[in-house]
Amino acid sequence: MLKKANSDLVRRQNRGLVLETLRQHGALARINLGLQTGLSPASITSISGQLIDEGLIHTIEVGDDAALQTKRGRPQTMLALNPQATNVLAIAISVDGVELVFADFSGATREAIKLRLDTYAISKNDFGPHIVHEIKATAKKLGIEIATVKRIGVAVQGVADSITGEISWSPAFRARDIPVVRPLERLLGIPCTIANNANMIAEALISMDRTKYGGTTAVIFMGHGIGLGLILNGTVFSGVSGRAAEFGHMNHIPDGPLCRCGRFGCLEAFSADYGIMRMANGRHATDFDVHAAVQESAMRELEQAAEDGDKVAMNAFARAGEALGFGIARLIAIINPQRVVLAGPGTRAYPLIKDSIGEALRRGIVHDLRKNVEFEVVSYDKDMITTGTLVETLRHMDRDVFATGQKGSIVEFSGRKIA
Amino acid sequence: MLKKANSDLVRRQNRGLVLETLRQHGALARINLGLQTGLSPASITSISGQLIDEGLIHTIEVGDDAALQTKRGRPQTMLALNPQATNVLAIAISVDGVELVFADFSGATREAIKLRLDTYAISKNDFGPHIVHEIKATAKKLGIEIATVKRIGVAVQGVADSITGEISWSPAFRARDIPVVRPLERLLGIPCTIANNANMIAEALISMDRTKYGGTTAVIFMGHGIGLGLILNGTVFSGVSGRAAEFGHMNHIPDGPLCRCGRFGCLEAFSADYGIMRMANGRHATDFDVHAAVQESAMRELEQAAEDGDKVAMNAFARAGEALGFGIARLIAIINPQRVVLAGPGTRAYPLIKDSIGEALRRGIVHDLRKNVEFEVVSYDKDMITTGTLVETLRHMDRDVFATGQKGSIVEFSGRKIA
DNA sequence: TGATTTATTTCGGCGTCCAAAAAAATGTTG
DNA sequence: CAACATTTTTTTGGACGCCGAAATAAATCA
Repeated sequence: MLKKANSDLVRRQNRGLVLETLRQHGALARINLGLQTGLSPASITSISGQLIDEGLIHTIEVGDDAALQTKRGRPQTMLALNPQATNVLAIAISVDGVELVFADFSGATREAIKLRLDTYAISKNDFGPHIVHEIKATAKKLGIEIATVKRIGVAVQGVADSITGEISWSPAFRARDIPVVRPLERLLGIPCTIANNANMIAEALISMDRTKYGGTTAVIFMGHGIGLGLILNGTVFSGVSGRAAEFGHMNHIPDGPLCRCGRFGCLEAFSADYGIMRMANGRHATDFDVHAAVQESAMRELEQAAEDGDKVAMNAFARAGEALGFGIARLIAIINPQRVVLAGPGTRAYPLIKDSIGEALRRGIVHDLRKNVEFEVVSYDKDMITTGTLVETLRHMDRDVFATGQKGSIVEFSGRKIA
Repeated sequence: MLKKANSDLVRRQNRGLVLETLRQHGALARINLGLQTGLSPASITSISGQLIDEGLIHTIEVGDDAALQTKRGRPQTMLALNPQATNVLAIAISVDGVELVFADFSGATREAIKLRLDTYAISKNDFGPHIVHEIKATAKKLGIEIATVKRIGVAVQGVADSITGEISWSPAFRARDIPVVRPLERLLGIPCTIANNANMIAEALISMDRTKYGGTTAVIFMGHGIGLGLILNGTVFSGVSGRAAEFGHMNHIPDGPLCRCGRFGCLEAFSADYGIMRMANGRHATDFDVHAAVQESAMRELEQAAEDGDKVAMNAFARAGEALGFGIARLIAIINPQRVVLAGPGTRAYPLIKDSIGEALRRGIVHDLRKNVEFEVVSYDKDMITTGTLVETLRHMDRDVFATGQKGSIVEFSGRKIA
């Protein structure tokens, strides 16, 4: 259903467009901003004037940029996002710990710090206050005024429910249904959202190359678990509750090996690190602790063994690839993405699983569909998660907060308006 | 990325909104149109005035509508879509034949007719000219001037590629990659689109009850094959090529029974009518013709046998339900819909497969996800496909053709503009 | 008949975009 | 070095669309 449009919508949309364009291209002269956005020079003057007055963007001196200076005519004055317009905070929670990244409005990292925090042991209701304490202490130490942080984005390994703002389940915690958004908003007074880390990797990819990843792309995260971020029509799909994808717990073989989730035959039970390790050790479901974290060193040894021709190790990786291949085949049957991206530390073993993925795809999906899908393995960088979280958080500032041009202190908290 | 907004956008969007509101609610007085759309009475007067001038809507006499007449005050003048603004044509292609439905702009069916056409035998390049011939003959017979038809929507059982406008594969044809959109547009001069029939059922459901189906819903069509229509964020998702879902050919068990598509273990090979029939007959993959159409009478007999307690028949349905249940579980793991709807003639046997679907879901997906999904079986009506096609076609007229208010004869052909 | 009620239209104002003209700032050239 | 050329930015005036308020229209009620 369409929505009512009026001049308010026009202003909001064009202001947002200008901010997003500056975010994507970096500093631009008004004339180029006009060319990029399609808006007339007159409109650009008007809009940028307002944004400058509000302190959201500013003109910057280009020093001795030779390329520009040698032209005749009135010189361009470059506009850029004003870093001081606001600060935001990205929090990434995984089995490796909790990472805080403070960034300014331009997206530049002000400080990034890793907290040592035994999340696994912490109780459900202690996590919120604890992390708030850590944030305050860290901000103080770094000299960042907490009141300048206007939004927080949390990315978590596992299942995050964006409606309740809780971590439904995560390998980083023994507890379940851990409130995150509520305590952060209440104790810090800053709007907060939570999302799955595979989705945040997808956000990072879109921001890196919109033409490549902007259509329909499935981003598969391989590591301690198997995650999925779906980009549909250029936008990360997070379903209704934000708990879109439990791809790792998609069944592969009914009554297959035991999974961490307690059921049998999930994709993860074959293809996550513990599934591979178990298969290599030849152990049965019952006498292998699926909850114990697999050490990276142990995985590296196993990879080396497989590379050296160890048949058992090779078979473990082959089975992992087969399960993943069938999982991808099923995914293709449902949403037919243009592109499938593999990311995460698990891709280190890609050469070992490549062939069995391909074979499973051949068996699992019709050629007509398969041929249109591009595969890609991206070299994984842990920063992708925080980058994606920042991208998402800043886009929200661009579109939904600053684009309105509302003066005053109306701030949105999880959908509720608070003065 | 946002798009430039200007007064043109405002006008288009609000005109479209008025048309869509009249389409959904039927006749409305200006005052109620204002309340529904959120537009002011002044704007409604202005917009409706233009739409009346253009012949897209008209005022209608309410005769002796008692409820309205007994009020004081100036009486309301009801506005409604003008049926004569345009005609459209929906074409539904299935193994049962080809159905043509001519409708006016109000969505009312002017004529519906079923063509007897041996689609299975027809060659790839003969179908287009043939169907055009039939359309012309039928229109002539029905007294419909073909020039008044401004858009054609085609729904097909099988895989339709909306980019190329071809039927990639369909059980109704022996041939593959059958051009449809191109010949219809060229020979009739009318813009045309093609889609999958499960998606069109999804469109029909949305138009019936937007609150119920408008979020994230998976519509599973059961019949000669298994189809899927996905509603994501209130909109039917058709992927990039329109070939979103090949749900029936999602692998269930690697190396399982032979499927029509030539591979082994597809969901369809268990749960489509031929899969059930094969299982009941106890035959192996190799000596059962998967391409032969299963007669409805034979299916009804089998259903009766299962209801009467025949163990073999009951088992065949149970296996069908199990495969379907795992398929749904996998679907839930990927997109986590709020609602799963089963439709199509195959749902006749729902009582026979219900329990095994439930059991498979229990084994195939975590409780946390499963508990949030609502299941529903809709009583299937063949008209749903043409209804959905008309809904989709008319929405396009509302939003993209008439909303612009462009006079003249600019008509859009598959994205290309032709004078 | 006049008061009351409700629906619709008219009018003037406002916000936004935009084309065209003007201004600004610099390079080029005789 | 002054006039001209070129490019960017700003200003101006007009158009379009929405909206609030007032006016008008068309009925019922008393």
